[in-house]
Amino acid sequence: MAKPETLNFFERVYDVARQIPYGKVTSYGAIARCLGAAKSARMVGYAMNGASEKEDVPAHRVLNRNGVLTGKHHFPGTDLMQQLLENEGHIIKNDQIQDFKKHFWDPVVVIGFYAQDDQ
DNA sequence: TGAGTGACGTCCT
DNA sequence: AAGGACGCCACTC
Repeated sequence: MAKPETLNFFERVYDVARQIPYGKVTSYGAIARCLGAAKSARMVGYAMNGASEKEDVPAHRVLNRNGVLTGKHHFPGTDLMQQLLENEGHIIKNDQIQDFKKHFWDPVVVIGFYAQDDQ
């Protein structure tokens, strides 16, 4: 096991994403930081790439720090991601969530104080 | 084998 | 404050 944590990283990302409550959204960085890899936010997005196939993982509830639907292009159709979010009661304008911070869901709520800085 | 890319974010200038 | 550079690391060419 050269890098067991790396493998868990994807698993954790999926696990956290699954726990995102209905009508809530979070950011890649929040998840990454929650896992103790604040600088690996990119990997979270990459993990989501494969998660989009998993219905158990609502990747559409994961947005970037600005609350913009950065990965909407990766969803089938054209505005599926936006449609899904709107279906959950979100308001999207110009590919950006309105009141993002208001509907923001912090994964730490479920993980707890497990969050730790990279060191 | 090496270089490039990417659903991001933080740090430095 | 604003913009540029770097880091992360799996995957593709």
